[in-house]
Amino acid sequence: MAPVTFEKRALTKKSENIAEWYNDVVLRAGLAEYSEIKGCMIIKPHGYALWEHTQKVLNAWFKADGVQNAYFPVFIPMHLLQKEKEHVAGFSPELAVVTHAGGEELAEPLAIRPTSETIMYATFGKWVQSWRDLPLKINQWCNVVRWEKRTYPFLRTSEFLWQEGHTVHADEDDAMAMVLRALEWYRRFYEEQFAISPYVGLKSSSEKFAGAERTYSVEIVLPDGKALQAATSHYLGTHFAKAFDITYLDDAGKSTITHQTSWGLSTRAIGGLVLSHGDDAGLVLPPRVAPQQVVVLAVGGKDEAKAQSAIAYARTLTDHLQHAGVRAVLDEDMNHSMGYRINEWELKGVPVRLEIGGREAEAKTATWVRRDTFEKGTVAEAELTGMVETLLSGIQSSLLERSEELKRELTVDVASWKEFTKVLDGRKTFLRALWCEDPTCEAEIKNETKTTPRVLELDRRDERVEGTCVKCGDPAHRHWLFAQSY
RNA sequence: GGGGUAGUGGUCUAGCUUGGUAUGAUCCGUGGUUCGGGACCACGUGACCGUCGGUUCAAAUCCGACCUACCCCA
Repeated sequence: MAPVTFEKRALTKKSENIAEWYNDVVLRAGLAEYSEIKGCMIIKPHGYALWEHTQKVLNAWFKADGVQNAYFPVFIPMHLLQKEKEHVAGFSPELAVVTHAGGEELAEPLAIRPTSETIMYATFGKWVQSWRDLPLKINQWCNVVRWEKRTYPFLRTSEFLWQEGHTVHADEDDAMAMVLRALEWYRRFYEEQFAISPYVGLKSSSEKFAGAERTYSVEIVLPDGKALQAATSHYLGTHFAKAFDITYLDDAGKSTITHQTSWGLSTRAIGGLVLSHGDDAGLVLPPRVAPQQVVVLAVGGKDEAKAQSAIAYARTLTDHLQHAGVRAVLDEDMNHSMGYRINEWELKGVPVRLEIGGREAEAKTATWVRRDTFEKGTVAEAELTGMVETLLSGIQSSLLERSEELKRELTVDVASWKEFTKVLDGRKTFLRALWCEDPTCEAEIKNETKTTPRVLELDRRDERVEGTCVKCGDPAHRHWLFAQSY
């Protein structure tokens, strides 16, 4: 295989400066660009296609579980937002508020939703009357606004797109089952679709959602050793139900408080995808989510007749693949050089490239190149569809394997505070350690190491070891994962 | 939160110190030569120099404020 060099494209190397590399890739792969509004980005077709795919997959799972899509207003009257104390305290610092409309000052300012609990639950109270109305499961796909001081494309933007599921249940058990079901959808989504192996678990009390009883999250391990909170699922308990009077009459005619959940996944996921799989040549997309899975590149030549037959043959192969259900796209642009075209497709992360020139047209073969490994080969036309399917599933699984490997490499079990800080010397990584779960201790850990508890892994929730906290030495019973957060 | 860097055709950029309407490249268009890892020639289109204000006969350039983005550190 000829060595692949990237000297001419002026893309920052991922290993040299991952932050600059990330910005370069987002812009040059055509995922998004900046707008005139602080912290708000324009999601371009290539990036939006990834979001549409996310919607398609999640919607199918939601609906199969009886979750219905609906839509609530973008404006939230301040008095509603203020009904749940912890909730308003948590979101106030980053609220955008409309004070004027129609040329007049509004009698009551309207917040632009940072999340929709309050506006939805004001209505849910009316929808839920009887035990027969439960569970109520509503989801909405929308934009929300949180005025962030520091923003990055996709990872943290002032406005972002997400889905927010909101459910109402008769009791805690039913609500908790929902919380865990949503969490499992997210875990599965990252693993099966984005080829990212995440950690899944419970957040510490100081990291939980404002107004929630408990928050669970999906955390992904990024190549630089930092953590990205990639989806969340909250058990809200009865906090909001009390504030918004969401009660029902049970089968004995007794008025009973409801238990609620909310859960969401946002366009931040796309940032995680870019960071997880991209390389020095640009984006690398897992085949399942790639808007284009195969690009068929018609190669021109000195001989006009040969070039024409190459183009015709490339069209035929593209049709074949499309009929076989492969998302294939034809590139017959002869105005740019071979190298230019290849680099553009590599930047966009298309998993498989077929190169079709006079040689292939004559021999009825195709030359294929894998985007993730740059491995190259030739296949006969009759075997093309099968070969492409093999390559696509091979790329999907090897990306996931690499992600699992990265997760293992970047997670270190530590037994003492000395070990904890030593592991973090000169690098960033996830650490698993016994922790007392005390907020004061948590703050000290953060001050000294910048790391925070990311999650208590799901299968360790019932852990009950008799040990001491890695930091303060108080009694501790469960191992938590710590890392520096994005 | 602290420190730094930068904003000039669609994109990247020279010019700024020492004020006189803007350099080059790329993209795009036309024609031609090319074509298996970012080709080339010719001609052409495209800029109220981030915004607002000040100084001046004259401001991309000097002064002030603001906006936006990026980097590094908390």
